[in-house]
Amino acid sequence: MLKKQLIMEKALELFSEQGFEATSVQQITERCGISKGAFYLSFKTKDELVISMVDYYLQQFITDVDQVVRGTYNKETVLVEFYKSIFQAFKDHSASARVFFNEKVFLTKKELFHKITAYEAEMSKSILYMLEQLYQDQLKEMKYDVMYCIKGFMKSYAELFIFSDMPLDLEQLAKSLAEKTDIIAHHTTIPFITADLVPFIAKPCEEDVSKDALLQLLEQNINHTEDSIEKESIELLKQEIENPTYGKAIIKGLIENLRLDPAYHWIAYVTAKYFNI
Amino acid sequence: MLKKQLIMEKALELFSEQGFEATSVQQITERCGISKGAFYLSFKTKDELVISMVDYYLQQFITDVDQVVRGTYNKETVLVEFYKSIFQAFKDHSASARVFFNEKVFLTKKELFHKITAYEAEMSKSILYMLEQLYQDQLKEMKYDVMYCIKGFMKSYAELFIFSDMPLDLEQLAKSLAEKTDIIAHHTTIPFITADLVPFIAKPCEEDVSKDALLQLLEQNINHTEDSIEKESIELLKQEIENPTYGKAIIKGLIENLRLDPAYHWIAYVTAKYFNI
DNA sequence: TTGACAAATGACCGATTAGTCATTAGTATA
DNA sequence: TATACTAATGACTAATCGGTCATTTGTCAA
Repeated sequence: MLKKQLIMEKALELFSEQGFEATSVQQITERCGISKGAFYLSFKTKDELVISMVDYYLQQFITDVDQVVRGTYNKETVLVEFYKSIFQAFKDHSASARVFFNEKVFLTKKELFHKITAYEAEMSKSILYMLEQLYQDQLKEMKYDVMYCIKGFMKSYAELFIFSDMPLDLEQLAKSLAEKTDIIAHHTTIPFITADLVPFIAKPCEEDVSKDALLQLLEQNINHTEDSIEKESIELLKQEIENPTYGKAIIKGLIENLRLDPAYHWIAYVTAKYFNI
Repeated sequence: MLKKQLIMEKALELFSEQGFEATSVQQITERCGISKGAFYLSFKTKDELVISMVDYYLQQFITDVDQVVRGTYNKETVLVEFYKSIFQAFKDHSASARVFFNEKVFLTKKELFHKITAYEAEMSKSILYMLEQLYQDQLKEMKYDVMYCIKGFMKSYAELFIFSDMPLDLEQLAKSLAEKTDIIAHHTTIPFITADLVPFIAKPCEEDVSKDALLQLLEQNINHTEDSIEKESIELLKQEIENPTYGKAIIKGLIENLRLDPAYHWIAYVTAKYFNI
């Protein structure tokens, strides 16, 4: 488990320096200080490595954002907090941002394309949720346009973090973009992305979390878990899925146990979706 | 010269399908119906091909936008026309957009990184020029932020053209984004990209067109040119640079001769810059 | 110390790569 | 037709790739 992480981190460095195709397995193992054979004990192929990396690096990004969006109840500050968390992440993980937001070689590999598209869709959902909470019925059909503007702001300003390391005032940036978002939300009159267009652009079909997929995810993580509270929480949640017993409060509590540790953010996120919490 | 174009076009197809590193010279020559040796008669290396492609495809994009920006005197419509030309280009050349705006492997090759950065800077200049004409002193230090928003809109909505081929109402999109831009320009109060930040983000130093570089560019093109009017225009402009004789009107006329043919857009653009026209 | 097992190694394999070059085909001039 | 020249070919090379596997190393309990 630790070996996998080591490989993923060193691989990320190399990918962000040279690109995916231009980086050989040999180079990765050299930087890790391990043999080529050892690499293939952790990952079956080079492609499997990159798929794991997408999960490893994007899951945290998605869940962090979602947590801010759903955890900030103050309408005055939620937009600012949203942008702050986004750009803080870009700042802290500029290498992975360089790799996954720019190197779209990945888009030519179908499995990865769907994976990345799915994560992007999750991000879109979080943003839409935020907009719905913030503006409720004021926006109506305009909310998809506002979402696209927000994504555009992210992409445009993220460059500042990805391609240079100058010190930037995150607070000021977040305030500036929050204001711009609010202005657009209030004054826009000409929509482009209308409701009838939405089904076409939200490519990955809106799928709910399937019971089997979730059970499998939990099962996997029980084996890798040693911490007692987390392990117990996962086991209880697993039982709850197979045989519903407890009320919402207990379930939410168990999920919150997991949310405390970044390593379990993704499980918490997916499980909460399953239980509609 | 025609062979070069053939190779660049087929290579673009393959790059947009598979990515740059994943495409072999062999595959390119097979799709062209030529031998491997013939490829190396046109380009010294695979890298030289991609450098030529960046010039070939981005020059036209940049000059098209600049022409719209500087050629539309109606303040009411310039923003709409700007967006229309941008997205029309994305629509017509979605393959090259996929390659050059997404596959940033190129960013790991230093020469290409500087080239692409330089073209992006040209685009920024055109946008800033448009904003200065439109809002003059109203914007002041806010203009850089508005430029970043425009670029964000472009990046965000371009996806619709790059990753799908559904029919989209360009007119409606342009109107929608023009309104958003105008709203931001009028209501924003919190800037982020302040004047003192600008020197740091505009990485490539603001360089004027150098006399020698321009002479070399013209020289190169004389050899590849057969059309009489264009060839004569280029030769006269070359003489004019070395030995100024004519007035602005004649110079502008000669440049306009070149602008009529897309193949000479870039020369026209650069020469106009040199003569401050 | 021994034996059993897992972890780790790196020489090795077939496939593929970018790039070369002796050879051939095609064309224009004399 | 003979000559001279360029355009085009594709077999070839040396290097590198992802991936394998017989072997070695390390770590336990007995």
